[in-house]
Amino acid sequence: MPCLELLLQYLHNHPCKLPQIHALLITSGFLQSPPRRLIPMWQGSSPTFSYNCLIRACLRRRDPPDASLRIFAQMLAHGVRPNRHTFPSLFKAVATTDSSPSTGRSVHSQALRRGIILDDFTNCSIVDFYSRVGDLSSARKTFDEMIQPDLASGNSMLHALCLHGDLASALVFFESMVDRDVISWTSLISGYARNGRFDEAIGLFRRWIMQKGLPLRPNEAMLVSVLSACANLDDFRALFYGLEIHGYIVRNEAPLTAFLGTALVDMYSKHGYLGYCTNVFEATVEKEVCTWNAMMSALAGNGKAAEALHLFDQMRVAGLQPNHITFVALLTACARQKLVDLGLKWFKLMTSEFGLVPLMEHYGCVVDLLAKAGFIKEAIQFIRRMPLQADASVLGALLGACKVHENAQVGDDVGKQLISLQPWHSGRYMILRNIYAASGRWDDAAGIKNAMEKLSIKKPTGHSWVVYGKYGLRQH
DNA sequence: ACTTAAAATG
Repeated sequence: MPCLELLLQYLHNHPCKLPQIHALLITSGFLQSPPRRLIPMWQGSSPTFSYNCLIRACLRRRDPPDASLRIFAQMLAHGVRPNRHTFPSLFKAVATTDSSPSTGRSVHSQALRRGIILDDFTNCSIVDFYSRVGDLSSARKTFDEMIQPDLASGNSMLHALCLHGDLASALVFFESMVDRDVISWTSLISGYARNGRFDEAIGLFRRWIMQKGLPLRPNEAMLVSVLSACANLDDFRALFYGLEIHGYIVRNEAPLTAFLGTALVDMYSKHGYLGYCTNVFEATVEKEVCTWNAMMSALAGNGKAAEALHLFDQMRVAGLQPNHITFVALLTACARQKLVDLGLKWFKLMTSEFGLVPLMEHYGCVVDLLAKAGFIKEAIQFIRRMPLQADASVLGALLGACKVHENAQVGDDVGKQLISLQPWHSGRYMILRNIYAASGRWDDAAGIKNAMEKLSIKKPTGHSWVVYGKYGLRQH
């Protein structure tokens, strides 16, 4: 029998062995207080430490939260005292939206009762827990009650404000922090990027670079956050920033991880540089599902739908499990190619073979697939029969196809529904107006124009990228 | 020895 420390070290590296080691610890009478100590070598080892390791192993195995909680309950039932190392793991386990906030609250009251609430690590994870279950005010309260919050807790609070979309407060909080590190900056930058404020995200990154003093060391998370902002900002300057970051990675001979590779593929894809996508994809060492997804979307979105379908086959040959996003990319590719039967086949297989329940996006893809190929009636039938109430994205796909196929009758109906759903969306008015104009209904077209003026809805100024490619640059 | 904060694909 090895000494307990070696056994727990082994568990740390091979969390899949949790059931066996858990069983061994139980049968050896070690997981109770006082331990029966049937194994003399384990004399002097701490049951608390063992429980902490077991809980940690549940997390590493990505077991559901109640697995960790069951071990914690066993710990309490056997009179073993949790310590400051116990609670952060528990809060991490319950910090998912699919576990009920009340579970975490009771863990919180356990921590309070045991008086280890003065611990920074524990408080940090409590702030994080409340923010992830959407209870911003409890997160704030926990943070405010800390006597001297450390940097990590400050970062956790900053992240909470960003997650909640309250960027104004996040910025105020950030400026008021006494200490800031690369994680604080990354949190704020990704907060702006996630909330669609790409320009400001890049501006913050520039401000970070311009800082004097400490040598700057962007880490992977920082680069990925900035690349994501660069991908989504429709401006050639964003592409140049993205190129510079790529250059930085290459100069530092940093390996292209799945995170970096995915972010770069997406960035080049959104700016229309498909050739670079392929290069980055090939160079990415450990491709994960999302890397393949990004590359499939890049192909589907840049006129290479057939290649996207081929990549899907290769992905399965490589032994990866497609996820929801894979099927969005796949169905988009089928729609572009007007491969109606193939798309419908995959839509069915998505559930029957891959066990994925379609989301609104997938229904939107199928409506697009049918309507784009001219099957407007079938698309309407499909919308009637789908189990979810069609949202604006689904109806938008139908309206777009009505314009292409000059179906004024359906377009009239769908367009009006969409305008009542999204009265601020200028594009919806424009398409309906074009549909009216194309079918000679000038009075109705003028009516739309008047309605827009009355509601002061502005049409965005048009611009064309047709002649020289998106930025007037030579496409690679 | 066990504990905290940031990141990608729709």
